[in-house]
Amino acid sequence: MDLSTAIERLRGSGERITLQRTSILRALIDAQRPVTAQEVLQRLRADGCHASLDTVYRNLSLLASTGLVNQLQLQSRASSQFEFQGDNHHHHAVCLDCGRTFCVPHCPLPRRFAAPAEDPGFHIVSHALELYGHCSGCASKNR
Amino acid sequence: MDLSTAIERLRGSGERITLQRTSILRALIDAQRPVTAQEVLQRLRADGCHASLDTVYRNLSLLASTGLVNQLQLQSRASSQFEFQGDNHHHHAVCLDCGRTFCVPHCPLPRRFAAPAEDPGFHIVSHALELYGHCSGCASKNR
DNA sequence: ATCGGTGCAAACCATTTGCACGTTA
DNA sequence: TAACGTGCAAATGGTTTGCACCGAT
Repeated sequence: MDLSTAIERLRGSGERITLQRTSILRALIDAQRPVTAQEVLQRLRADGCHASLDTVYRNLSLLASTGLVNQLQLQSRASSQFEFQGDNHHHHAVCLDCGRTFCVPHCPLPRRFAAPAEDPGFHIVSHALELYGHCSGCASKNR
Repeated sequence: MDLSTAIERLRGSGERITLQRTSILRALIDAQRPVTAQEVLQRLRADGCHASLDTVYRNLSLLASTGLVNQLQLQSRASSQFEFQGDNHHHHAVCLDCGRTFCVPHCPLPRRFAAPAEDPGFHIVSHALELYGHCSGCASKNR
C-alpha cells in the first residue's frame, strides 16, 4: 500500500488530513522498518515538518486504531516501535545490541495452533513472533 | 524446577539468600503464570512478607539476569510480566479482554528459521511468540 | 463557521536510583 | 564486620491529557 492509498483510506474513515498526519505516514513508509515515536519525530524535522512529540503519539495511536499502523512492544526495549502496515503478514527480528528491528516475511504458524493447556477454549485472533539475536553489523563490531 | 533448587542455584552464583528473595521466588512459582511486579508484591503481602515495590523490581531483575525468571513484554499491556522459568521452553497466550496470560507448551519454530531478508547474516539466539485472543472466561461474559 | 487537530505544559505511571540503615555470610 | 540488600523518597523517561489556539472541511 502506498501513501496516497493510505490517505484515501484515512479520509474514508472520516479523519481530517493534516500536514502532520501525511508526514507521519510518509516517515513510516520511508523508514521501511519499525521505528520509535522519537525517530518519527526526527524524520519529520529532517523533512521540514513541524510537529510535537505528543502529536506524533496521538497520530500513531490513531493510525494504529485504523489498522494502517502496527505497534510493536519488544522485549528489553523501553519504547514501542511503530511500522506502516502493508498488507503482508510478517514478523520481526530484533538486534539485542543496537535495538534495530528487521522484518521477517516468513511465518511458521500453522492455520490451526495449539490452545493453552490451561484454557482449551481460548480463541486466538492474532499473534506476534519476535526473533532476538545479533545483526550482522553488531556481530562484526563485537568481534 | 522447585524452590529449593532455585535457591541453591542462586546461592551457587554468589547471591545472598534473603527473606524477600525467597518469597518472591515462591510467589512466582505459586502463581503458575506470568504476573506483574505489583501482583508479586500483593502475593508477598498476603504471604506475610514485608517488601517494597523497588525491592521486588530489583530482585525480579536480578533473577531474570540469572535466567531463573523470564520477563515478558506484551502488547497492549502497560507493565511487564514475570514468570518463574522452569526448564521448559514455551510461549504465551494473552487474553485481549482481561489481560491474563496463559502458557502454551507447543513451539512451532523449526530448528533453523528464516533470517530477515534485509540482513541474511542475522544470528538468532532466542525468540518469543505471543498468541492474542479471548480466553473462555471472557468469551462467555461477552456473549 | 464549526469541529477536530495541534502545541504547550503539566500529569501519569511503571520503573530506576541515591543514600542511609539493616542483614547475610 | 564487611559487603550486600532493603526501604524510603526522589528522579527518570516514555506516554497521555487538559486547555486554549489553529486549521481543515
